[in-house]
Amino acid sequence: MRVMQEVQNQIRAALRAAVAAAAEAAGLTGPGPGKSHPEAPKEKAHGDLATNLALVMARGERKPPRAVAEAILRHLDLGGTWAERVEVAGPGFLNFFLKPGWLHQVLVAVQQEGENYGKSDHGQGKRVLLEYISANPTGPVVLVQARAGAVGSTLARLLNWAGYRCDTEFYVNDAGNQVKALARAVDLRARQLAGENVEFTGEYPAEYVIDCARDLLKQYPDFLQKPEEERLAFLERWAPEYFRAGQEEVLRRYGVVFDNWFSERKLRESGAVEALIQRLKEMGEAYEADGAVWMRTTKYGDDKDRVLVKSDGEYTYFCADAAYHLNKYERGYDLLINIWGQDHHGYQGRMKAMVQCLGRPPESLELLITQLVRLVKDGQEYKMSKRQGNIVELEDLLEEVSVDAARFFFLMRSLDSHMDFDINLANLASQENPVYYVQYAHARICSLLRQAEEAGYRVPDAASVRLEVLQDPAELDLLKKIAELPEEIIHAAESREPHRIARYVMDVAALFHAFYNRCRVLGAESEELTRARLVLADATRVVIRNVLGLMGVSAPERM
RNA sequence: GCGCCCUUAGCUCAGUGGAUAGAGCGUUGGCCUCCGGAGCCAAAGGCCGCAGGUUCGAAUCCUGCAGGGCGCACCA
Repeated sequence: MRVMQEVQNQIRAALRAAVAAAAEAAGLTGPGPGKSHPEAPKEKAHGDLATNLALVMARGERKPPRAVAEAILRHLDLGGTWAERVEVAGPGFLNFFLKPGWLHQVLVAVQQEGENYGKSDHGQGKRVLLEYISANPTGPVVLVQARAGAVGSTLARLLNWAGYRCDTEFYVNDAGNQVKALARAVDLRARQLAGENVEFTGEYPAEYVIDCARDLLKQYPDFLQKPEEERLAFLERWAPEYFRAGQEEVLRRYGVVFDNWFSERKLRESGAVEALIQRLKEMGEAYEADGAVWMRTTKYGDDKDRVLVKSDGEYTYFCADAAYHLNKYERGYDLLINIWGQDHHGYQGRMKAMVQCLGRPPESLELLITQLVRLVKDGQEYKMSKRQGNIVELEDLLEEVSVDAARFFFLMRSLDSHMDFDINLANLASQENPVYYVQYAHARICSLLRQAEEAGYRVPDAASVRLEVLQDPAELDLLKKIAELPEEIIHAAESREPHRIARYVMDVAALFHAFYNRCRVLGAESEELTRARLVLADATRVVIRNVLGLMGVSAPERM
């Protein structure tokens, strides 16, 4: 049950009726409550809900906003709503003050729904495929992909909680030239390790290729006995899988698990790429020129047409990607979301054009761009010198900070901010670290509930408690925040902004700590107050646990 | 040269058309006979990069400029 929404809907309905009535009596013609949702104002003096309806209507009515507000107010019937009174304020806002008690029913809802509190059917089961990370299987998972991992896995959960059916996928580029180059590099390193005097060609200079070759020889001691052609053919399969498996492993430790790993090689082998090219030619969306096959992406706003098949007969990456995205659509997804690093943002135009060449609307593909991450330690940019090439791996990050801290920190920032990741702050387990601040609130509640149990209390059935005794401002503020969770999740999912949920749970923790400091639970002024506060504390526990669960951060019962 | 992102408190960042611009860190001052002080309360600190424009109203939308990041392949 979305208590908040129910209250809003009541008031919207009352407003709609009032505008209609005012239209007859006072000559208002306006559209009524369309865009102007009643929202909780920042300032408490402005009521529990406020709408700018009159300000929005004023222009069309050619009347001062306050006059419009007065006209609506005269015809407003609040019967059957939670609103107690309403006033016109400021430039023409309508501020609603709700009956105490509307908030209390949220505690019943939280208790009933428990670990499901916050879910809704808002998305109506629309099918979404979220593709993220999709690191090349030629190396480890790096820092910016760690950011995408935290954001992607949380966004997927948010979408599912908001009533979408969202699957996640990792696209593995285990075909094409880079795989051949990788195979050559691994083979060369293996020969070097075996003592052969071969000169390094410069392909894939990173140390992890040497590690890979070492593991290869360990697993296949006779490897170098085979002829080169056979070795390379083998490595073109083995090496990408080696790295892919490594990526899967570290990502699992990091709390990122995919519904599906999609192989480009298998896609090519299925003939889907060839079929796509044929189809595009027949549709007139592709043509041959200069010995190559081109997609007519300029037709849909791209700067230039893009090559699908190079003059040497090889498919481009873009070509396989087109076949891949067509495949996504054919699997029945209504909406495709891809999270990319900023270094790929230049591909947005051609991707948008591509889906249109495939006959799909451009808005059926959403591209989210994460900005880059800078690691900062002791106030300076931190470069891990462990490896050649100065790449920072997810693995390295997890040696510096916990999974909880890493995920929480990435999730605090909006996707498009260029973020500094402060290792010192993330590691502060004993100071004002946002991760611990929230986790501490959870552990504190669990501790409270344990002590309550020892004192002979169990968390009572919310419906059997006089919740109206919760009247302290600290209690009401906390209740209000708890009531907002379902809307907050919908908002975060719809705007693709998981960071909202991190901010939200920090607010919940702060309000709980304030409440806890101000109001005694065990040994309150009355028995029924203790019982009501136990319900409130337990509801807070559920909310924090649910949100941290969405974020992939643990909610410890003791710290 | 073209395109995308960013510019808000000392630092790291929220806030995308509303009322007095927020949080964390840092700084300063208070709060434990009592449910976890990993906490709470309070204070100081801002021409929201600059200049125009739209609007009853702009940090938010539009235009221009400046600074920073990242891209502009028959690479992946």
